Amino acid sequence: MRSENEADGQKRSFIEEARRAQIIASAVEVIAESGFANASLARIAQHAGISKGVISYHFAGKDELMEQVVDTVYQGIADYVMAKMEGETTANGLLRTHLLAVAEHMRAQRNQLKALGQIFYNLRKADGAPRYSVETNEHAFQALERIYLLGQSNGEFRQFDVRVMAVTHSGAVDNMFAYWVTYPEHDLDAHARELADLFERAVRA
Amino acid sequence: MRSENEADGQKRSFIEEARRAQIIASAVEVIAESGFANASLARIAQHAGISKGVISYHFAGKDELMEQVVDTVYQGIADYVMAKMEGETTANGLLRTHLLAVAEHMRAQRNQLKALGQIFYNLRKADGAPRYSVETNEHAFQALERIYLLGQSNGEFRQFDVRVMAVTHSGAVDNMFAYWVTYPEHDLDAHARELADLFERAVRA
Amino acid sequence: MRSENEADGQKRSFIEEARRAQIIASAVEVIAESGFANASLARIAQHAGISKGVISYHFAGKDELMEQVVDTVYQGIADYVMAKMEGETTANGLLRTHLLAVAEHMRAQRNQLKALGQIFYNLRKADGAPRYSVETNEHAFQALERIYLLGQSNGEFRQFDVRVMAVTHSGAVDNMFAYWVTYPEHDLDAHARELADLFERAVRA
Amino acid sequence: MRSENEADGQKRSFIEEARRAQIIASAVEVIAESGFANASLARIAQHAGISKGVISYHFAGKDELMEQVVDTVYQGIADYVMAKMEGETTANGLLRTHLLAVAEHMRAQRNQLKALGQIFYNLRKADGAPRYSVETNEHAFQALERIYLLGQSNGEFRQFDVRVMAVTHSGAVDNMFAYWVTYPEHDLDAHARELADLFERAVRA
DNA sequence: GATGAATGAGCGTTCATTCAT
DNA sequence: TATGAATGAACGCTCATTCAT
Repeated sequence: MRSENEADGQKRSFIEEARRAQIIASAVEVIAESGFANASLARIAQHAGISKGVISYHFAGKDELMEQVVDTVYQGIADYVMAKMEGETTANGLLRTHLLAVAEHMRAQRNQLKALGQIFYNLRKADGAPRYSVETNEHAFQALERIYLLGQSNGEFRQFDVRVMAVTHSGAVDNMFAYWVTYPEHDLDAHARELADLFERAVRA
Repeated sequence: MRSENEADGQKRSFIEEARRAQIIASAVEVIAESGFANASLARIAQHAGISKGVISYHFAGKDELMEQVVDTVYQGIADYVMAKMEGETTANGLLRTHLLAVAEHMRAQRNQLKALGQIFYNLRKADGAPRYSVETNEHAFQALERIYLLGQSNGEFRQFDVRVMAVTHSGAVDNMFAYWVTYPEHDLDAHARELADLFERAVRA
Repeated sequence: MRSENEADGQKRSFIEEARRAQIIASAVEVIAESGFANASLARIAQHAGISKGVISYHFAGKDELMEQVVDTVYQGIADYVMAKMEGETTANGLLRTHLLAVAEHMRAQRNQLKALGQIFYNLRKADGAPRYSVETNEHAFQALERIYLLGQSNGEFRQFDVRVMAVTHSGAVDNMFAYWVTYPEHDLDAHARELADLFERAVRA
Repeated sequence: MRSENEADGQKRSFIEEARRAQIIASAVEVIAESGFANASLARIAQHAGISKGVISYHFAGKDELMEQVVDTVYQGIADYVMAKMEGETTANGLLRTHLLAVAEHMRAQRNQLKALGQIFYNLRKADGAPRYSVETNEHAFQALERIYLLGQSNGEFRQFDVRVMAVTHSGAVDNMFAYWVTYPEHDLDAHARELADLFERAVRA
């Protein structure tokens, strides 16, 4: 996660941070609503009720803004889910709690996660290569792997490739979200419970 | 699937079809390489070694080209996987064959699948709404559901929500691909076999 | 008026003339319907049910086609009105007959006259200067002037500037047409009779 | 007539208005010089010594710019002619003053009137129908009709169709301008006086 | 004679970015 | 700090024209 300091080490003022947060929030809403390709700085500024130049003033460029959105959203998920998993001791409990907590967070932060996906799939570096990719998930993969390894080492789980399991687990979560976004009446919590059952059976000794 | 006829029922000439195929192939490569947002008609034309106007001549517009790419790639997957599944009778056999066949196809058509994902996530209708979404997968979901329902009815599989299973299965495949694209040395077949084991255990009675 | 020979003196074949006439007729209809700016060769060809290249084959370029349309339409008016004026001897009779005959022709050749106006106001030479202008009317002005001069010399008409009268007369006809095109239920013949009265009073001794 | 406020009620800044006026003036000159079809935004911008994007910045699109040109020119004519007609009481006086004032204005605003005609005859709506047509003149026709009706009611003029007279009067003015544009040495004031005589005789009781 | 394919210039428009105020 | 003005490049698209077949 980015520190709250600027590149030159200067701390940002309170008002500066507020403006940045406002712009990030506006970006989230515009991207979630209209998609990455239609989320021009002009629209983001208009949506925030500010002038276009303000964004350029507070962010080095559009790319930095997008990255800040990603960082902000990621941090929000991590904070929420980590707090929920506190106290769980069994691998199975951690697994189940993770899936349910993620679903809860999705319901509360639908726009944030839609925007996250848009940026994830669209943002490119100057050379055209994707700015984000599966590599970006490495951190998340490892966190999941630790749960699965715990289960394998304490006998809860059978032996399997923990990386494949982590990738699959992660993809299952992403698709649960995508499905719910398209069919909002879909029962997110039931879906999460089904996933917990699914992975519990897939991994148990 | 699109017929090989134009909207007005006129058959396209051989040379016309060849050009369209060439342009579609060029689009696949450019999108796979540089991403949807950087895949301008100018780049696609340049990559194909033709003038920009040729694309406009052969396709009604950029959107039609993109849709043709999607149709072409989808059809390629379906044809390949269907042929492989021919002759399988058990739900478990169908499941396992499906996962392995998809992985084989991925290895052979890497660019096609990268481009497919790019278009899927980025193409928008005039009103800004996504052109494709999870709904587009409905056909694929139902095909998977039929396998799972078969297993449930013949006693191979336990009872579970087949829609959630289909969505998860589909997501697992997508993420297998995404992971392999990022880490090309990743063992795709082993991943597919792990997935087969995973789902086999997750669903068995 | 253009001769029916090509620039190199070769006579055009019958079939060649038929094609040219067909293309000219199609151009008239497309221009009258959609306006000069939207009358691309593609549309004119499509409307005629022929390929775009045919037009380029039969005409040196779009400009020549447009000029042929103008010539054709002008000739049609002249032939019709001249025939009607045959036998009139008084200046006043010529005047009245001219106005009524033009109105009759307008009703019969609405599209031709609409197209004529469109080309007249829009066609430009390579240097951007108008291809047609008031100068093009010189021939028509002089024909009208001869009528007015006849009336002045035989005592029917008072003395006035015959050029101004001819220009005004011509403009009155143009506007009668434009008004009728916009309000098709407008009584064209009554309008022509009013004009005849108007000019009769304006010029009489 | 357009107010000086934007659609959302916000007043435009002084500098904004100055830029808009500059762009409108440049458009008038380019259209008058090169015709509507050759008056691309690129040319208008180049003529004004500004970048192409500036026009898009200050106007919603090319159509809005064209409409602003029309409004501006129309308003100029109306203001000038109205002021001249102030104080005239007889229908004949109003008639004569109108024709002479219009001629004066033409001489001073030649380019504006050329551009007006170009836009009038060429600008099209999205569906291809003309943006302006004789209907647009309805206001002017009615103003002329009021003069003629005044003359008929106070006994100055004979009975005639005031609509035909207004249309003819209007056309006479248009053609006077077109003639003078083509032959700049033509005596515009003499032409206007001839027209005044012409209509005076055409309508008098 | 006629066609469909291809070209390349120019179109209006959008956009991220820069900058004077 | 914040703004509105301006830039210039790139976009998708249309078009008159050329040409091999």
